Amino acid sequence: MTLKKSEITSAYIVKTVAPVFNKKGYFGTSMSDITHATGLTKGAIYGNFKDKNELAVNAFVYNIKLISTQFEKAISGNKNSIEKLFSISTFYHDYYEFTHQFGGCPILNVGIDANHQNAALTQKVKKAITNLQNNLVHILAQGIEKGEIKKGVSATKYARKIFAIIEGFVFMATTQNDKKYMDELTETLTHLIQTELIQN
Amino acid sequence: MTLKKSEITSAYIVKTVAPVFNKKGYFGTSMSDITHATGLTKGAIYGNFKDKNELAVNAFVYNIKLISTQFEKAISGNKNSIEKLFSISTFYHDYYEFTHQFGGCPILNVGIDANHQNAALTQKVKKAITNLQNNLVHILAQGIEKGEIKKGVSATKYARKIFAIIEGFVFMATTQNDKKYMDELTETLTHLIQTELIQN
DNA sequence: AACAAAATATACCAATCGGTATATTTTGTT
DNA sequence: AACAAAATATACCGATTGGTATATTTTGTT
Repeated sequence: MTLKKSEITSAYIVKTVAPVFNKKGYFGTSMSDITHATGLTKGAIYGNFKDKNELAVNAFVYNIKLISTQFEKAISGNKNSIEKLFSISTFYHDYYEFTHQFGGCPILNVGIDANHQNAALTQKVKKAITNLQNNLVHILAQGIEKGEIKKGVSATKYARKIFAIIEGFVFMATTQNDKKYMDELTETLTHLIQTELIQN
Repeated sequence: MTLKKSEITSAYIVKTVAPVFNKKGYFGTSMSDITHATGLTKGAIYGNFKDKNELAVNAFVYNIKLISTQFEKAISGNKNSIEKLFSISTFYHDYYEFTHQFGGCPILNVGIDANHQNAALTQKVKKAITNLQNNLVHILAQGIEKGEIKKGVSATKYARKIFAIIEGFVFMATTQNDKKYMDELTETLTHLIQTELIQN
């Protein structure tokens, strides 16, 4: 056997509680929520995780990996920088429904929830955002290098701008319970790419 | 006497717990947090408020009123629509520091915190956003009417777009702990007004 | 099949949770 | 000053919190 039982159980627990933490937040999620969701007892939970905090961190990491995988799939393949940017635009158009399954955008949820409350989680969100943003930076930098994107454009600045816009629209769609915001996000990104980035 | 004691106490309690709820969230804030912050006992708290939920709602309303007042002050005076839009841009440039005193943007905080957890609060956020957005709609509509803003522009659509962008940058500044995002918000709004709204 | 180790379940802990009943104090009115 | 009403403090409630010690079961190895 290559996988220990505890590793299977740990993975199962994380996968099961990830949407619970994401939906209810750290303080909103109780250990009894966790035992009920998993069908396991405290013995099993605390046998595999040090405490609630470690569980919450693992749950967040799991959610982020889920998103990152899809994100990277979207920008993979033989595409130039502009095509990749449009792929990202498409990815985030469907992002609202994609994340809805597990309780909404983990970056928004944990970013707000953990702020000034949970240092470990705060650090993880910060890093997750940086990682996603860096993907954008690379795409933009390559596009500039290859002459697909205007020379004057700052890759880091536009990565920050694009990411901020994305999170803003996702937030609005979530709180207003209005999927139309995602169409408007696509429109906004398309317009931005065409008028501010593309080298004609 | 025109003001009853209980009214003074109620106002004091709300004002005092508003930043606590805003920072710690609904589940993160305990009744003992509230008694400690106010220096009052549970008797005084529950004598003036039905339960924790009523207190949280009042706290949020208090914070929103604080913001709305400043917002409306920003767009007041003898200004045309474009000037008002730039005033809003300036207002939100300082918004991060302004809200930092009481624990960050209440719209982001409660919007995320209350989602699928607290129906009363969720409704309040939704309405607060709609109200702020409607200010934008009016400004834009008037601008279009007076020929200051391009004819083809949809007032509601751009109000939604501008608000989403604002919240996105505020979120990024908060979670990344990076005030530079607020400069970039101003830049983004300025560019948007000049290239997409102004009628030359 | 026997046995040790790993994993899970049970039973419990003190502390805290939101909330209430009642006692005490403060207040406005006569 | 006396008194009723309003407001606040005290003391308590059952339920739940995160967490642990220990008993039991499941697992892999011989």
